[in-house]
Amino acid sequence: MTDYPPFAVTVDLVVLTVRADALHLLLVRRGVPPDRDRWALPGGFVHVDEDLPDAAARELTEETGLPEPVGHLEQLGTYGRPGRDPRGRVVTVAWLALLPDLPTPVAGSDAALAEWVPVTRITPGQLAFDHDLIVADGLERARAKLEYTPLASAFCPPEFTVAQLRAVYETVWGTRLDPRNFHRKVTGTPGFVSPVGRATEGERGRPAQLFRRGPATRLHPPMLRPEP
Amino acid sequence: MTDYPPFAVTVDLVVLTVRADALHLLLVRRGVPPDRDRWALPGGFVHVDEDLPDAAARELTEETGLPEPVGHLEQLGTYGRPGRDPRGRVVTVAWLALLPDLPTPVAGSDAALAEWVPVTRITPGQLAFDHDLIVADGLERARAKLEYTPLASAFCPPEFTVAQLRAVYETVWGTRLDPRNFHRKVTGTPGFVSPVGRATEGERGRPAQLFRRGPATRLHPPMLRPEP
DNA sequence: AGCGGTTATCGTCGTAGCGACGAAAAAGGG
DNA sequence: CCCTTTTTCGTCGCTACGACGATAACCGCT
Repeated sequence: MTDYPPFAVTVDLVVLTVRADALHLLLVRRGVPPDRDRWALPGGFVHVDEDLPDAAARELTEETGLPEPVGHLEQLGTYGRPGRDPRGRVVTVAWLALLPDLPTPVAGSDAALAEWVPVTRITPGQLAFDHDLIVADGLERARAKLEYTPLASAFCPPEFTVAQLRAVYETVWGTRLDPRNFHRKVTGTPGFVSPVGRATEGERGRPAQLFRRGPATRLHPPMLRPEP
Repeated sequence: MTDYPPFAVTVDLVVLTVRADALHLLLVRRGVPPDRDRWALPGGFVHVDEDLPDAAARELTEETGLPEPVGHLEQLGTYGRPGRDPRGRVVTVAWLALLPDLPTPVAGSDAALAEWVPVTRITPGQLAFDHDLIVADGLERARAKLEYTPLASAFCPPEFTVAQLRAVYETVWGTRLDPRNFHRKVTGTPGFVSPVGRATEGERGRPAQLFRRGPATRLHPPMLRPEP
């Protein structure tokens, strides 16, 4: 490579989960300058011989302490405005991760405290760098993807009920959905969910059938958000 | 920035247009190694003080010779597999551009010949680097976006008829659509198109009303591809 | 002027899917 | 045994869509 300008390349993660009926975002408190002691997205530099998805998966496991193949991880977008990082020309590839509610204590092994923060408590200008913008894009992507993909199940444990899946939609979209119509839609869309054959026990009310995520990759027809 | 591995960052463009009832992709023949004399996506290195969208727009105007604000340009994804470029560690931010059929002679000012190639004539392994993969992702993105956005009009001149818009869908999707149902759908979806008030003259058959792209940014409900 | 070809536009009919809602089923707690 | 809670199954009306018929408005030709 001749004399082209050198860049640093990082990955940053928008990690979302649903817990206690609220959408939560994983944030770390920066331990080093710049933006020391401010909240930021978990992330880090891409290694020399590392592919981008590998770097994202590595950071995800480092920050969450998970054995990985849970939830969903996809590329969100790349942000490289000059000046977005005072250290120099840093281009970051942002990733969107959707995880089930983890009983695992999310202890940042990365010398920084990792914490779940309700997205409603994030105010503009609160995050380091341009992470506000990245989070906004990630939230919009997540909300849109629930419409035409079965990805809501990425927020659920391996086996879940229709009501749990509905709670995911209601939480991410911030709306209420009719339980009866939702049930009809989910069980009627081919490949959305697959019945396990067992039901819940010991919960309140009538026991609910358990499902796993189905083989479908897209929802036909899509699950549309209520308009007003 | 301390001792983190340096990367080169490029932008590559998947530029699509519809001409002669076929979907065409803009390709350049590489004039320098590596992959000399093979077809590749137009693109180039990001400048030191340049934002990524600016770099993409600059390359687009350089390769097409257009005064720009035509069509549509959006980020597609970022590709950085180690070894994808023999010159070193190059991460490329790919962009998807949808343009109307240009009367402008697309003469690559960039010391390389730029040419419109029908996408049906692109065979796997024909393109340089990992551009096959990028093109495949771009095509899939374009096809999907026609479903739930009014972006098909980006392939059309400022004023167009319903039949021209239908031709875009048929070409990009490779399907046939019923002219009557398509007309009802387009004119019935609020904000999809706005009537100009004039009609075509001198064409064959009954004159058609002219439209501009409407204010809508998403299609509700979406225009679904026929299944089988 | 009349005629046939061509394309655009308007309707009609049957059906699938959805929102709003009623009602039954299946548990637990008093 | 009754009440509450939650799941699950139906019903009704409306919208939107696929499949198609019919009409409107131009062209070129005779």
